[in-house]
Amino acid sequence: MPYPSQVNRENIIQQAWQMIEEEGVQQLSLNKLAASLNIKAPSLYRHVSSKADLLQAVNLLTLQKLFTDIASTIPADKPPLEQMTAVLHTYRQFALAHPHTYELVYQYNPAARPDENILVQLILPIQEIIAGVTGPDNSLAALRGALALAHGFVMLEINQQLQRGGDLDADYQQAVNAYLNGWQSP
Amino acid sequence: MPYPSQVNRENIIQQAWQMIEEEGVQQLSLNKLAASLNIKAPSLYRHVSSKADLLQAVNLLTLQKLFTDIASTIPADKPPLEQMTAVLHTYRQFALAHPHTYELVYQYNPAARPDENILVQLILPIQEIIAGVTGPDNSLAALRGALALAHGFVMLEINQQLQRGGDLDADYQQAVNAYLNGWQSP
DNA sequence: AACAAAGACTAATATTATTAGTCTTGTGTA
DNA sequence: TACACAAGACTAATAATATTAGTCTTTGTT
Repeated sequence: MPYPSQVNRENIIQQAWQMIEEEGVQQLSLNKLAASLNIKAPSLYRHVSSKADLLQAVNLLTLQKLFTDIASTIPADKPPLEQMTAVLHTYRQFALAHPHTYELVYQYNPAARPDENILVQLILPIQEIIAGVTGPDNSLAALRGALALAHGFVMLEINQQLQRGGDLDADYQQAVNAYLNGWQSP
Repeated sequence: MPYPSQVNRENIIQQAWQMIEEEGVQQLSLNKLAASLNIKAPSLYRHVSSKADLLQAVNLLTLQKLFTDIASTIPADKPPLEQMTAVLHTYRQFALAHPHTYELVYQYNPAARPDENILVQLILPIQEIIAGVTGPDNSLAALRGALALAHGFVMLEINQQLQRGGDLDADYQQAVNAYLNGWQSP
């Protein structure tokens, strides 16, 4: 029965996000995705222009969830240093809770990269916070390093490249403390 | 003309490394790889057991190159802090010079992950150095953070997620300094 | 009432990695 | 020296993949 729309772009993206969340992007084929929506694969192309387009939308969804999470756990009444610590803590928690979808965001695929401007909008509030720690002149550099530290750490964790025992929670906390501390004492 | 071996495993891996280096793993098919060696794709399976097996060997090669590079630029007569700075500098230089092969190492694919024990052997000398900065008790945590910072930074660079201008060389240097500095002053 | 377009479908294609089976050519052993 | 055997190439075939083309039905609009 054509026409009475059985799915829409939003549906498709949500479902794709769920399936990637559960099984990883490698396990997602347009066939499986379509089947789970009770349609056939070619019908997806009425709503998304390509698989890369679909993945880009999925990635945007992931980033929105991530930054919503982060924003909701910033302690507004605490000093910037503590706020930034909370940001980096939540960042890691999110990535570990959603390894498949998180990882997809940073997987090399130019066509699936979310729009630059949207990313900037999401990250600006965090740059504000870190500016309170390092001063405004260094805020961009400090932000970049902080994101790098957090992203790098969780990627190594997710890819199981930190397998030599020890307490990863504690190690992360120590590394974050060292980094933020290092920006304060000249 | 079968038998007189036209290729061997070493050949294949070197060629695959070259092709990935130049065009990225997405552009590498077994067909293209075989053609460039003047054989047909199925013949590859006499030398590698699967594509994942091939990629694992390529990744090992990349890591060996990386750590050889690093080892060769450590200033032996300088204090540990300076040595570690050099390590992280070379790490980034390598990754930026070989984005495709570097990235493949950290791409999610359990089957293509190099052997854990080999990785440990490669990294131990660096842990020695950082132990000179932080003391032996914290050396593992500090090493993890340092790798995370370096890896995270270059991945964001490679994926062009640090596009807001500024001097990335300087930002990286500042972030590294802050991090190492932060481990020294309690 | 007629028509255009939305949205599903089937059928087909090109590219994948991979397997099965065949043929040839060296090599080690009787 | 003869001969089995295995290494290493090949062709042919398969299953899965993303994607395109073309068809048909339903709905909303003129």
